[in-house]
Amino acid sequence: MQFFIDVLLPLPLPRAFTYWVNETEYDFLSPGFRVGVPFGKNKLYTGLVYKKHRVAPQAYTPKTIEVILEDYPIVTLKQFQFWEWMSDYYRCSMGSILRAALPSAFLLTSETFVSRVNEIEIDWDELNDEAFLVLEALEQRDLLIEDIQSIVQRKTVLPLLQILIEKGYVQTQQSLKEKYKPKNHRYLRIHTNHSSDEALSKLFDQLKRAPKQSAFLLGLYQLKTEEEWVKLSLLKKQLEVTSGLVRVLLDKGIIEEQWLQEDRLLLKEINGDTSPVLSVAQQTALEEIQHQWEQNEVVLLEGVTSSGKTELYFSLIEEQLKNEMQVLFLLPEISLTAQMVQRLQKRFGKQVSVFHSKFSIHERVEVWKNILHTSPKARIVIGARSAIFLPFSRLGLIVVDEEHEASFKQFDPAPRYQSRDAAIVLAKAYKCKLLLGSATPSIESRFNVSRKKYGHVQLLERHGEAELPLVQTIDLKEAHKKKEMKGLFSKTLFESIEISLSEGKQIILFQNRRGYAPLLECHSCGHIPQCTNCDVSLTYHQYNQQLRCHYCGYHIAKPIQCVVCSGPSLELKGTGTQQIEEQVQQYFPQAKVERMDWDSTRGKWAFESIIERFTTGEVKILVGTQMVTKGLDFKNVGLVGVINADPLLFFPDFRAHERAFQLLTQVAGRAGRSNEKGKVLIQSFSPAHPVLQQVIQTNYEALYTQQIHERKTFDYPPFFRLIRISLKARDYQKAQQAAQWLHDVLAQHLTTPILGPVDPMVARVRNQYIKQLLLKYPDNTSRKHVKDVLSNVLKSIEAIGQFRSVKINVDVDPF
DNA sequence: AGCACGCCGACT
DNA sequence: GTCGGCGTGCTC
Repeated sequence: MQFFIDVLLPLPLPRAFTYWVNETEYDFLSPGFRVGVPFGKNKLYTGLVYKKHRVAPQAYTPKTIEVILEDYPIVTLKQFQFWEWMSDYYRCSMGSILRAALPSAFLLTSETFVSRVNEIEIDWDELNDEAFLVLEALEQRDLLIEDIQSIVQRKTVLPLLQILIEKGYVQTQQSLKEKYKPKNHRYLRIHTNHSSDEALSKLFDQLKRAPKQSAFLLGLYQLKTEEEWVKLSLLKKQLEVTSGLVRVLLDKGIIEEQWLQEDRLLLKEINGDTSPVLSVAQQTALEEIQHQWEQNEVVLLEGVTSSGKTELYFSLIEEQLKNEMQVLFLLPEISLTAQMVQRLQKRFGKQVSVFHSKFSIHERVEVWKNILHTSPKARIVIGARSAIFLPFSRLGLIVVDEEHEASFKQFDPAPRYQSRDAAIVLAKAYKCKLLLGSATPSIESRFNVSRKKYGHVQLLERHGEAELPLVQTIDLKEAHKKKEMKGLFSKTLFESIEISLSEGKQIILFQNRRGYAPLLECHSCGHIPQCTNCDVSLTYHQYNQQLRCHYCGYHIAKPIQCVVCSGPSLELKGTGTQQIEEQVQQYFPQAKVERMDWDSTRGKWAFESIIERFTTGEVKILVGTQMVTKGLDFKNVGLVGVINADPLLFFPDFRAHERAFQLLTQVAGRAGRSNEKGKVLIQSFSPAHPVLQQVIQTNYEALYTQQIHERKTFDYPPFFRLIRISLKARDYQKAQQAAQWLHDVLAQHLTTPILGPVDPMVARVRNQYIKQLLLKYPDNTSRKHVKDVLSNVLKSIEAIGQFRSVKINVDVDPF
């Protein structure tokens, strides 16, 4: 009898691979088990059992599996079903989903070890220098391929290795290195013999003449929780602890120790934060949400900034916890929303698990396992888009906060999915409730409300005394004409900054960097240095005096003279955050300024520390990109300045106006959050732009009505759906021809419009030319049909030899 | 995705 | 001559 399993590998390959297993393994395994399998010439991969069956393959002899990694499946059937939906809807391989879904510590590939075969005597004289060096190093320890590469200082070492293997001097082994090891911590407590108050005071009496010991004991007593065990590392932070001291107390039987496997999750133990009393408006909204859920799985909560959406979320979460259900809380870019994480942890303590990429691979595995085993430590999971892949079993509620945010969409690599939309599918599968929250809902979501697909609850009052800020536009054209500009600041903005500073208020200056990074331009010939691999200008980075490409990382030192005309004067052009920061320092030297953008928040805690310095008031002026708009709750911001709103308004994308409104509204919301009215100044060359007017009036409905009208007129979502196809090739002609071929063949099979081929904004990246097509099809035509036609056409282009070097990817709902 | 294999131009 | 670049095909 023969037994087989199909294994899903974390590679972008279209199907699973079949392996041989014995009967015992077959009986033991089921879909979702993690296995190590040989794949290709000499590599081991970690994969998942996808199916088991008895059908022997005809065309090849399967290999046998190498190892079973756990004695339980780490992925559930529900997850597989969800992934299958995703694979079909977004036209991506299951393998790429697997790669995105599992924490990387689960997906190890093999490392090739080279070791010395001791039985064989080496004839040292016949060896060349390289072989000599390698064998000499092998006397010390086993080597990895990369070690050998660095020893011989050459990339190609396999021929050399081949010779050594043939001679029998060395052998290679593959091993899957399990990087994940649960970490054990040492815990101490006062020995149970002394746990009564009486015994304890006696103990302190005894130790009167040992001050260090009694101090230690006192610390231990004060730090203990209900379980009485205190982590040694915690003790060490609080008091002076030597291992000798611990040893002595252990020997005396005064304390006892234990090694516990504990989560590395950094939990602040602030418990008992009482449920805040909801305002009347909040209470009404809460009941309304519950009511709407009776008819719709999805409810959109539209709540203006500071209306207290968060308290509503918390009440709903609390209810789920009572039923011992799991809750998924999705946020855009979790690192930017540390405050929300903190609030959740403060309220729900140890029941909260955070899942996100800045955490170590170990932490992510622990969260995964906790959720899988429905551990009480992972009742509430807070995470960014990829958290939808976690192994929930009792999912009762999904909250998608700031549902309009673009970062819920994954662009590259595959799977190119919209996490918010996928969460809706997930909610259906688990028959659980879903709440979308936003102050400025996406046009799609709001449209689904009007189509009665979603419930709708509004919270339009600011909570407490918080007042809406006063928003004004400033006409840059006029300011320039009147020569009232000081650097990038109009007179009005400049004076407002001065006033705010004199009142002791803080200021946020916002600049969307997109397309506006600082460039180095030659004064005489106008030349701007370009990237050699991509069709973009290099941007100037002040801190290391470099010109850098944002697409491929290519960089050069800042040239002293123009590379084209040798002209000596190079001028900095464009407005990046760094330049604003500089000008602020120049004009307001007395105020401490800090910059918050992607560059200044690289490190794990950089973001938090900037926030910290701003919250404490140490920093007076914060200059930043989108980042400053995210879920930060500053109390003392009197003024928000938008340096130039135009790049937002005139960005060539059908979503530009929607985005501009959302972003500006959010930035404006940073002003005057507690009891004083804040001020928002938006500089623009077109202050009469309808979107700016809508922002000033906080008129979301006006924006929605206008956008819906435009979308309908120009066949855009939500009336039409989009699929973007990108073609990449080293040869420009190839890319163009393939794109044209694809266009023509698609046009034969589809009646819906196909736009392109066009060059994207950056038409060459890493020396690859890019062409794009855009499929548009009405929401009511069969999506499946369009996608199936597309899949078939893509299959046929694969068969054309001359286009084989063209890489094609598909982005469904590219947004 | 890797990676081997094979073909080609460019140097010690 | 060999090294390294790149196109092509394959992985159970």
